[in-house]
Amino acid sequence: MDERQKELLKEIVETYIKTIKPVGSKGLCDKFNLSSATIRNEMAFLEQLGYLEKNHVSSGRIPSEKGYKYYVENLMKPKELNGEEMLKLQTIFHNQELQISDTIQECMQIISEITNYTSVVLGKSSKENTLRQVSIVPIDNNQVVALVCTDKGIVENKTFRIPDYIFIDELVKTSEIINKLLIGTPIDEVSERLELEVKPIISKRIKQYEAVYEIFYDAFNDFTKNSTNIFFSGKSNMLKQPEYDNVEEIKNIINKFEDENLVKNIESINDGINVYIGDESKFDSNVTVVKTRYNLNGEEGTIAIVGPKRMEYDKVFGLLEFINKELEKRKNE
Amino acid sequence: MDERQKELLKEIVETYIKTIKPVGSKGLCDKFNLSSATIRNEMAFLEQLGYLEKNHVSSGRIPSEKGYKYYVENLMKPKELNGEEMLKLQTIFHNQELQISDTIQECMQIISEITNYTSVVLGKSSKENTLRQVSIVPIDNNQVVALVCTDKGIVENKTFRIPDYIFIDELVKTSEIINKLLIGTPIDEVSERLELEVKPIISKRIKQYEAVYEIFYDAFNDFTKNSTNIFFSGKSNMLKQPEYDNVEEIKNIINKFEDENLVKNIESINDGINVYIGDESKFDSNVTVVKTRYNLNGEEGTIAIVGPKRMEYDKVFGLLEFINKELEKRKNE
DNA sequence: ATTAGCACTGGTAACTTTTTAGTGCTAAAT
DNA sequence: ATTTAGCACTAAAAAGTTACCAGTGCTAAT
Repeated sequence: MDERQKELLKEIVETYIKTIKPVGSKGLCDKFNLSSATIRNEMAFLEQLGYLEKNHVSSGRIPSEKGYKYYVENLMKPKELNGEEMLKLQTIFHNQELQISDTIQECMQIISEITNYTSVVLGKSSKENTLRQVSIVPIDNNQVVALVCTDKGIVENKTFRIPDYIFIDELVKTSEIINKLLIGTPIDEVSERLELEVKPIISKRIKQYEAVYEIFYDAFNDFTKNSTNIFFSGKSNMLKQPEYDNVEEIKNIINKFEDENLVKNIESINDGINVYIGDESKFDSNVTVVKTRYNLNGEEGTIAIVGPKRMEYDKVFGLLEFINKELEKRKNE
Repeated sequence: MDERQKELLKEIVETYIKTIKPVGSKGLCDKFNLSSATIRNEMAFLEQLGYLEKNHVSSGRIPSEKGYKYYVENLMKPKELNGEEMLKLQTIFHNQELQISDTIQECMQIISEITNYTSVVLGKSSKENTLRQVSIVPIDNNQVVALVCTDKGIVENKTFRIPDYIFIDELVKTSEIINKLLIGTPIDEVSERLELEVKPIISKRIKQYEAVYEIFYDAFNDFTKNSTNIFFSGKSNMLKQPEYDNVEEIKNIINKFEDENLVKNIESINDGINVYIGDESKFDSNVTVVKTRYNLNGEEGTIAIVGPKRMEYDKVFGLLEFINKELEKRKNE
């Protein structure tokens, strides 16, 4: 591919992104000061290389997945946010008052507003969380709340009605034993070690140890179950995209959004910004997912932007780069 | 309306529910041993009364909202669940091990499975909740968890990073004061009384009382904000309904489902089963909402089934009646 | 290497025709 | 007094026409 061909590919991708109409040779004449015939020749060449596609013999060209990929990797230049957008994000990130989860949540909302795509956060993956503390808070004679906290600052509570034959101080005692033995254990290994290490000990000291054990077991189990938090913002932005103009597509994408496993699958541990275009996105062939990891005061997760394959990549990349930079700044504050 | 006309109306409503096609006179001849002409006459009469409608001059009849209503109130007979369905529900309701919220959640899932409609629960309305206890659980020097519990057994937690100049025992002391003064206060009045009654007291005893006050204020505020829990099950069942075969309708109903205020609006305090057909449902003219209150060990809420106006009312009513009965049973256990 | 010219193509939109499933009404039959 | 057969009529849906448009690829000339 020579320089002119690259320019042409870039132009085609970008006009297609804007117009959503197959790009014909005529429209490009002016821009390149060439006749439509020449452009047609070049287009045919780019098609041979697999960067462009045609819907049918006599239609204009649209970028193929390979074409989008080449564009993102080699031709696109991330676009800076405008001042207003920057300001909005900055005030959120540097507001130390906000709880972390709120910061992320508000950030998501802004992302979906300024991109007009859907944003998803996946946070609190339990795998990297270790136990910091478990507490028993009595409410009345029949109820206690079990609090589980992790080193990353996640807290979950679960209420239990306790039968008469269990005494609250037995629960408290057990929680102290757990705290002594298991602090620092990865949260998804806690149940196992609870059985192997804690159960033998409490069996000697506590009468109804089976029932007590069950309560803690349930509390931790609950924690692992709810471990990946999914939060969407701007779900319906997806439906506003003109590619979703027919019933089947809409139903399809909605079902995909509801499919937790599919959504969780977005999570990545790679650093930097990753793009998954079309089929790679696992959602559907019209969708692109762009994502990046975040780590905000120890709470880690993935931010993803889900939009049409025909996405404004420059804007999205500019946005995510900006967010990454702000997060980095905050780390050093 | 004589007996025959009622029978006819019933038949028309039920076949329309099954087929979704305007019902013509011919198809009913066999059932009634009458000629199509006679049936046409009767239909014209029912139309005059407002129970039936026509799409255009020469189409079959469809039930009007008034028609559906008359059907539900006078003609329909709730249909018993089959054994399998009953069993599924019973095992959930009588499993005392399950936490209340899990019971409801599983119940929802079964409802949407056996009806093929969407189910919604609205629970934990803060209005009827009063404060039972607030606790401060320290995590480390910079973080505490504030736990708020209500008399109905709802617990929420919120983590705070606390600045160096606040000491944890000041927070604990304040929580004790709150517990002394405000237990039994309706949860949405707590913030107010916090300012009027608690703030003056702590201002004398605690140095950084403003910051401490803020922390508790935020904790209660959070509680009220999250007070009505909305939980959907089988959202996409709605899209499977053949009335949602065009883009506009689909987008519309999806947006309605996302509109919290609209959904919260379902909540009712009436006893028994209520039906809101078509426009009454506030969702859209094709939708019916059938709902009932539940009270499970003190946790109250509303269960609603959202489906097309052309809903299998007999099945839905049978189902909700069964659930009500089971809930009543459980109360007396 | 570029371009003008031309035959060709598949999709779209608009219009027409045909078919279909129903209606209401009248007059005759029960 | 009901019920029914028969017929003219209707709106919508389906199928068929036609014309047009926005493109293409290829060839021959520049």
